[in-house]
Amino acid sequence: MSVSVKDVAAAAAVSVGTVSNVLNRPDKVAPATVARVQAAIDRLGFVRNDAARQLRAGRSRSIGLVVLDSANPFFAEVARGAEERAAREGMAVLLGNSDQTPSRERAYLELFREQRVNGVLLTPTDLEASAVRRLADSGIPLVIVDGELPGGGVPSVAVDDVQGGMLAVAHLLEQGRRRIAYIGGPHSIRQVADRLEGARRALAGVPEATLEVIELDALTVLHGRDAGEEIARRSAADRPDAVFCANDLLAVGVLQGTAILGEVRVPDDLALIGYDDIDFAQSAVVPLSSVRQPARAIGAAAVELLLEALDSEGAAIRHVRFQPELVVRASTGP
Amino acid sequence: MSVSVKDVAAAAAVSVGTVSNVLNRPDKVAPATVARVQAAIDRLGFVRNDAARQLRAGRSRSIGLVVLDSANPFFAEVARGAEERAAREGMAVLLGNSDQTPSRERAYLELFREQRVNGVLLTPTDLEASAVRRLADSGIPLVIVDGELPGGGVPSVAVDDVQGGMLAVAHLLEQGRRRIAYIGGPHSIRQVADRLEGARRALAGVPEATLEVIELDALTVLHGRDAGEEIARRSAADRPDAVFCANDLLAVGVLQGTAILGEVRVPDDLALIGYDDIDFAQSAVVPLSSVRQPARAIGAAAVELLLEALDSEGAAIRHVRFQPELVVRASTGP
DNA sequence: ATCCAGCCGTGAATCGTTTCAAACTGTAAT
DNA sequence: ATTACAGTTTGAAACGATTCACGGCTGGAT
Repeated sequence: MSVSVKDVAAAAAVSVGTVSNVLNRPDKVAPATVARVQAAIDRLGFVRNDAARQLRAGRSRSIGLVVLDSANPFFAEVARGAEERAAREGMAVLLGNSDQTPSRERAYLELFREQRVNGVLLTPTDLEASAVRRLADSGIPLVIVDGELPGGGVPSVAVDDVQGGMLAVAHLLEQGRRRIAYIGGPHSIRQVADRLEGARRALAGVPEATLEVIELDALTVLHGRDAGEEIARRSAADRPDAVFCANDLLAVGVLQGTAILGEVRVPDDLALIGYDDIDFAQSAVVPLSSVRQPARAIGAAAVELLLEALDSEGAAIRHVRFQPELVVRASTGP
Repeated sequence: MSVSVKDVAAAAAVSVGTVSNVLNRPDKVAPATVARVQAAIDRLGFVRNDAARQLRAGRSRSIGLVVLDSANPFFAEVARGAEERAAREGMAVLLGNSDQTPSRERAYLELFREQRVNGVLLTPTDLEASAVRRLADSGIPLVIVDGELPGGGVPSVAVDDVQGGMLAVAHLLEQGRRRIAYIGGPHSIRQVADRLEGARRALAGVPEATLEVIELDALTVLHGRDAGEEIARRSAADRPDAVFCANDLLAVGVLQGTAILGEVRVPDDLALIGYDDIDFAQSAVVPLSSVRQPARAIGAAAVELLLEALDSEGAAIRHVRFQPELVVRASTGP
């Protein structure tokens, strides 16, 4: 059915070993032979069978990536960064979406092991889970994306979420806001918890400022909208004068929720800042202030660390940590 | 290094053939033996090597999917639908992003052939391209997603974009709008051209209505914003009273563009309708009317067709065609 | 002449799983 | 006792690319 090296070898009147050499080390073969084999390859339409190559080589040319939520543009960007970096290495990225569900995460990791992927990039549903630890110990190279495994020993790419939270709230305070609300959740997600911690620290220096924490079940536009409506319905006295959302989807939702009632204006009555700086943030009708994370660079760096781990078996474990960046737009404008 | 069936066989004191049967046809093996082998598998931590299985079976457990733009939420949903359907079959989806570039598309298709994927789901950058035809003839099952290959012979999943265009513009006409603008581009993209054709047909029955066609280079929020600003700057007399955008990203952009100048109000001065009904459409500050495409169902159906093609080699070629659905929200409200 | 070193090319062994004809078991029918 | 038969299990062949020890050849040095 399919054309194999054997067919090519016969057509070019050489041995299979030579065909393989043409494919993998053309410099070891006489130019005339290379040409002849190449011609046969083209003529027969030969395509290398990766399964066989993998079987012999013991590993594949692909990388597994499991993200928390593929519908979130932030993770879409991370995936893109990883994909681009991997492509330069001739590798493909297999994308899995755990939807924050440990069982789905486990299913993907199992699949990736069967596929003998070169390594796995993981945004864990739960950093404490022993499953992650076990995976790390199981011999298949692992890089933690957007987090760091307590206890170390596993390379990771992270952004300083505490710092990001500080930036956001410090900015709100600078704008003269004093009654801050933090909307996010669930707090079991490390990113959510860290950003809150950052908010607390920023507030530490301003005694008269207050922080209200509103915990939601998920970080979606709809959840944000509900929260926004609730805030808009309050009396002016009970209402915060600034809201820091754990991500931009929430912030967009809050924007809508407050707009529906038409009473509360952003930014005059309520300053609003999100997190991630997704493409849509600048496109919102009130352009959204946000804390930018270099999503694409994160993905690329994760692949980079994986490549390092592959090259130098068990060498130094690197941790890359990016700094978040405040992006000020109209939603917190003066 | 890695545990193989041979190791398991030795540990369970059976032959490798029996281990394989336990893995693939447990019913053909005596229950006691199954238990013993299973125990050995668990104890040794055996993980099936997919490369070897593939090599023997001649095909893999994965499906390739190449989309035009993974940053577009519509395609993200399609991918998700495909992924979910494939997962039920124990298959994985390899996602490639062509970014509307034929060369990137080609690179992914080549990769997928090397990986001996079970089949390819493709949103072609160019339906006319002979490369697509060649792929279809090369023995690897192909399903066209969101399109149909002229000349037939390839299963496909499509949505009737002409019908969608008609729905959108007919709705605008019903609202009493007469000076319609269509914003989209490039027209070489089939979807863009078909939606325009639909718009023209809807207008055919209303002689006094006019259609202005504004062609852009890409379907992004930023392109839409520029177009929106341009429209907002016109005098009321030169301005359309309704805009139909080739997708929701554009429509969101137009919404912003017009809002910036503050002169033109949606929907009073300008009715606005988009296409795709992405999640954000209902979340826009002026909730966006749109034409819904069942993105997830499209992805699932594509996998379905692929499975059929795999089961019944060369049986009837099916074409699934979904009907688009008008979703009316405030942006075209009375 | 003889030897050596480089270069090329060879082909059998190998990876781990699946498949399948054949062998083996125990039971039932003759 | 013999045969039939279904239910199990076996073990070797096969999938296709890669690897590597080895042999043939050429040309230059001795």
